[in-house]
Amino acid sequence: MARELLDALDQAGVRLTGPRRELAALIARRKGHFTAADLLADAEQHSLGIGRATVFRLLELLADQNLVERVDLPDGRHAYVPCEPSHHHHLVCVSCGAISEVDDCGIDAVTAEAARRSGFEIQSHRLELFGRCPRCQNVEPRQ
Amino acid sequence: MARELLDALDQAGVRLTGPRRELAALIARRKGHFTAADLLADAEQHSLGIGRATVFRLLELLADQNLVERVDLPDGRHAYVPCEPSHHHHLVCVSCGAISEVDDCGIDAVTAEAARRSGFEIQSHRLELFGRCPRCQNVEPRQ
DNA sequence: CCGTGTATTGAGACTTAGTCTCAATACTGG
DNA sequence: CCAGTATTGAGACTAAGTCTCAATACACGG
Repeated sequence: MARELLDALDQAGVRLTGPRRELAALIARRKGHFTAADLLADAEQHSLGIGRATVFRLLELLADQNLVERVDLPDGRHAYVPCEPSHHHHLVCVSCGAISEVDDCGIDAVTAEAARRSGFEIQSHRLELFGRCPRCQNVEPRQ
Repeated sequence: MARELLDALDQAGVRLTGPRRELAALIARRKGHFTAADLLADAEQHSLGIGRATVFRLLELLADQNLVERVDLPDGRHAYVPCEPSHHHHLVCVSCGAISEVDDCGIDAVTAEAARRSGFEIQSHRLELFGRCPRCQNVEPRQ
């Protein structure tokens, strides 16, 4: 998984540096979403001596490559999710932070309808679904 | 329009103070979305002597009442949109910032399908559509 | 395999967004 | 009109993110 990130970076024509390899490994071993601060904390915990700027720079690179997507949590925080480069949406578990990807399943019809009604020329959209994953439902059913 | 905001605040059982009236008026005369910083700048321009904390506190109140909704712009900034308290979504014009509201038009089917596929129990969702409003399309067609 | 040019780096200053505290003020119900 | 309490502004504080710059380290050509 870290491999994929690095391959894609290589493809994008940027240098494969030490810090980038290390951060890619940290991202790869994360489950679910994480914030820039999480990643920074990981790096510090492993005493990698990676600067804050470098973390933000890599996340921006990965986001440009669609290898990571920005998600806005309901509480307003920004998080990142490693994901497939194709267009899709995310289901975020509000209990444990797990992420599940869903593909379009009909949203295009919704945007087309909205465009028709409003006269807007729609360029992009963002759909985020929040709820509880199957695992968390079992742990603490219907709460 | 400022009236509606103030009535709703009254309804919510909070005091109708000077700063709240003034901010409500400023919000009412805004077109489209605005950030907390915009509102703060408005207040300063009119020499209202309203503190930063007060602005954030009012926005939080209005958001609790669903009189204003938080929108996350594509560039990651947070903005607010005055709107109807019922559930709906926003179309944001990326050129001029104009906002248009759209009601559900089929999104529930999409979330139900996503829930079925993933096993998640979906609690809430957020859909934001970005594009160009009819007016901006005329000014600078198909760019 | 080595030197060189350039992308990338870390440190830390800086900016912006938002929260918190606290004493002073001003609503509102009686 | 008064008292009690919600709300206020100021400003310290924290967190998030950006920017600059000199030092470093990749990767390409020889």
